[in-house]
Amino acid sequence: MFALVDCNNFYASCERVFQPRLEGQPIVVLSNNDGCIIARSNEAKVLGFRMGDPYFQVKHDLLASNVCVFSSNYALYGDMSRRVMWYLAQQAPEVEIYSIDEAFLDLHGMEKYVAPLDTFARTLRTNIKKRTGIPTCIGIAPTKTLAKLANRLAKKMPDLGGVLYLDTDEKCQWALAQVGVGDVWGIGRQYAAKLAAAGLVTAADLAGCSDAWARKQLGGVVGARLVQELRGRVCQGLAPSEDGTLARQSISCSRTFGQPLSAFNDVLAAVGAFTSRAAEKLRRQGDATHLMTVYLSKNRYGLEPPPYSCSTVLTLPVAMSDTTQLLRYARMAVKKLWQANSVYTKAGVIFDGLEPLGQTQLSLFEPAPDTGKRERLMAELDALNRRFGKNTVRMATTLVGRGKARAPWEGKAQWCSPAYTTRLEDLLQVS
DNA sequence: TCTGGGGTCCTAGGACCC
DNA sequence: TCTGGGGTCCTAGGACCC
Repeated sequence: MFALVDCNNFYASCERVFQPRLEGQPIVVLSNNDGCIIARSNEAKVLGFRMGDPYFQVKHDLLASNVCVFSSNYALYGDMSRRVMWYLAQQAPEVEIYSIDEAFLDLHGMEKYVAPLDTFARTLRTNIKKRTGIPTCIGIAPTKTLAKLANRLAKKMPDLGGVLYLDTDEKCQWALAQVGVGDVWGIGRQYAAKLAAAGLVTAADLAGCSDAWARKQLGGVVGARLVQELRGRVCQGLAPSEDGTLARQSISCSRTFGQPLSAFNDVLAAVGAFTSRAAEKLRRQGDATHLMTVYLSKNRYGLEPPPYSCSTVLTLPVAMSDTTQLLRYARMAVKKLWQANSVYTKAGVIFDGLEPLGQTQLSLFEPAPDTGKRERLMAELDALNRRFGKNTVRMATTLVGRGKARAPWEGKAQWCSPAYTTRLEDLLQVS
């Protein structure tokens, strides 16, 4: 059996933990740059605010409905997530952290020790709430896809008390009939439209279609697996990892600028900052990269025709993880992509072709005798930034001007709550 | 004025190799 | 005239997830 533990309205719940007066109030959380709505409390959902709504379009409605608006506060959400995940890891032998607010547990063999599983899940829920303040729902079923589906029903049907255990075929059949085909894990907008056209309405209908048909219509083997999993046949286990954290195959950092930029040095500073950030993530994962993609984007919403973005892929002579080295290539990439008289709104950096640091192959043509020195320097830099806060030490290229509080590419975050759990100055004060 | 960010997997086609 | 078969690697594009 697999369990899916999913935090309810996670970002909104995190804000509520530190401002209990928000309980029962509609809340929305905005994306980077206060661009669009990316999270909502139930109350805000009922009011009709949708995922992805641009803030400037719904600003007045939010105000009129008295909705609490927050900028996203990843320092807070990330830390709360770690607390929830840490607790889960204590309670089950195998945990896969699937996203910031969801985890799969492998419960095979646990029936003997904690039976029945739904009682176990209820205790888990209660304890997570008690320890972190975060409400959750839990679905348990023979496959991950069915556990997802069970979780969805546990959320939707308050009578279930936040837990649904699909332990028999009958229950599975019942659950499949309750869920629309578009709400199945792995069925997005395009596939949902296709399925509707073919007359398939519920998850049960989808579970009943042939493998060949699923394979043909739903993206090959992925579709076939999906249907199998709905029927209860396990096609995917937990993703392997040492500590529940997935090792990424690509690492990226991108941002929409706070304002459109047309000066080369401003864009270069942005790309440099994103490169540094991505390199930190790379080293934290213990990897080095072979392939670096840099892209620059223009406004997609104006009158100008596409293309809206241009990119370049650099094949690095050796796998590297050193910020100073990577910044050199970032500069080359921006130079290559740069078009004078263009106005850019966004940029990004992607690292692919990752391999473990320290076990990188030496290039025949570019020996790197000082690799050890570089690695030590980067380790020091990461340690300083961990200890004293992000960007305490950084590369000069990522700065523009002098003494400016904010770089021109940095976005707005007008309604950011304090980093209660990760910054001493932001500790909650009780008076 | 203002429209997010970070991932995954699969397929198909072309270049190239033996 | 005849015009293989099997494999890899790379890229682009398309779908999906949170």
